[in-house]
Amino acid sequence: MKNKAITDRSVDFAKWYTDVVKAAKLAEYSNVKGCIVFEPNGYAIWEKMQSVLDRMFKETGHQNVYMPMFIPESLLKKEGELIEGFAPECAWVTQGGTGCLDERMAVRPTSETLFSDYYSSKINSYRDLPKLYNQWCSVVRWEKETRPFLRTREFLWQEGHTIHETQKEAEEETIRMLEVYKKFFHDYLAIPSIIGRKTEKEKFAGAEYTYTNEALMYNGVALQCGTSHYFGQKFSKAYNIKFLNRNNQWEYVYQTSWGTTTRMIGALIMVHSDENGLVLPPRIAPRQVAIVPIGTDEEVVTLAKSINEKLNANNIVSFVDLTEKSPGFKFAEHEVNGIPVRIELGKRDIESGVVTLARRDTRERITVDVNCDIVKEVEKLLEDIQNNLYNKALERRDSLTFEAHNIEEVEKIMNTQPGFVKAMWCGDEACELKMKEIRGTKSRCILENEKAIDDKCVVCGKKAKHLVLWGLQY
RNA sequence: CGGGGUGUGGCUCAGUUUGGCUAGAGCACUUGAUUUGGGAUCAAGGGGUCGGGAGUUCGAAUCUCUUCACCCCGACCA
Repeated sequence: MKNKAITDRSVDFAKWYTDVVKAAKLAEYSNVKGCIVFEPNGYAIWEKMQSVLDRMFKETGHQNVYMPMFIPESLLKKEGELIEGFAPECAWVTQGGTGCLDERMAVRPTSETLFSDYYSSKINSYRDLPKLYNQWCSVVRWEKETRPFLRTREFLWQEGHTIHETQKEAEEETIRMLEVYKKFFHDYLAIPSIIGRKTEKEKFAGAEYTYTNEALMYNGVALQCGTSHYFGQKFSKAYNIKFLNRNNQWEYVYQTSWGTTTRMIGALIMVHSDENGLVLPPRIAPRQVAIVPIGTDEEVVTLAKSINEKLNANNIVSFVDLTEKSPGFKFAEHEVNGIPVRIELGKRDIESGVVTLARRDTRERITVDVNCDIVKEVEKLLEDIQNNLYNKALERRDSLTFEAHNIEEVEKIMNTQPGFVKAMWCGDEACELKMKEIRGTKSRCILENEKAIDDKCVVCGKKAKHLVLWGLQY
């Protein structure tokens, strides 16, 4: 049976994307311009992401806090580069109740300023350091064009803000959290992302430097999914975060921040999903197994429930679908929703002593003996699906990663089948801008740990400084 | 911010060019029956100030003006 109106992704990728969002009931457009409603299926993915990341943050010593959502203009302005970067997309509150405010307040676009202001009053001694805080919240950036999960005016995210006694410690923190993101992408989202440093032009407003986690979507466009910034003492000087160091001298703290957003849901769609709807890696799927009894015979339903209990008892999230829909409808629905494994169970199976398992990624069915260790079989299948999705994504990424030695080669790649392009760069912003003229090709990151592929810049031919990963961007 | 497009039951749309009976269809929904191995069938039923405002007219979903919203493609950003 044909799926309901999901566009072919090779024909119109953007349309396909929104079709999947709708078909899988992840989000709905709201009547608030540029904002979406997270529907249960979409929000559940975010909750799962939160729970995994939150655990990883706690394991690396972080604690959660919550800051105000409003930032008085004067506070926001203390550090010059940040306000310059964010002012064009701030939403401002100018009224409270019936009266005008003396000073307008921004709805937070990011919370460096609030954390810095707070820290400045709390830190006295090196003994107070480090402070390793994170907050889960939403932020607002007044975007003009929006797409569900990828760009909305309000989005959910996590922002870590830490302060340290030494530069070394802060720099280590920057890398540590970058690697947490990378690990999360590899182990849970089954996305082989690439990490590296942003160029001066692309770094976060106000940062000394920015590291990024970059993923390649199925259509060859790059998506930035998580950044980690080292601020040095820029904010601590602007916001006066001082401590008495071990030599009894005043010193400014060294600071980091790092964040990732609900955009990751968009990445999951654009990396793994297909014309049959959403595909979710089992380790991030809010519901891993759907059990579909066929018919309403007591024997069938009882067996379905007992399998469900066994799975749940072994930390597999499963459920029995007893809704009054036809089996075919349920098959299609759980498929479009991306549930990794479906168990089909009818009289026919019981008579022949088997249970049918269907996997979402390949849409294959296998039958197992009704007396087998069903928990083990399902665990194995889930593991298989997780690995298969990662390997497929890796293969796709590698097949769309190219090397270029001159600008003509870059043009050719970006104009035929875009992807990641590895090419040398002299470090000059003019050359970066030149690349942007090719369908908006941007530097994704500097690949610090890879060998040079050439000794001259891909654009100007002068001596090259860095190997850079380039790509089109969402 | 430029360019293009769309607003009609919950959803997708027809009807607008050429104003005219009581505004339609499919899907969805409700009830009942029969069904159930890839989006079931039959029957009955509910649901609309045609995005908002102003105007032209005997008469407006349809024409004019105005406004709002959303979508797609570019420039800027997670």
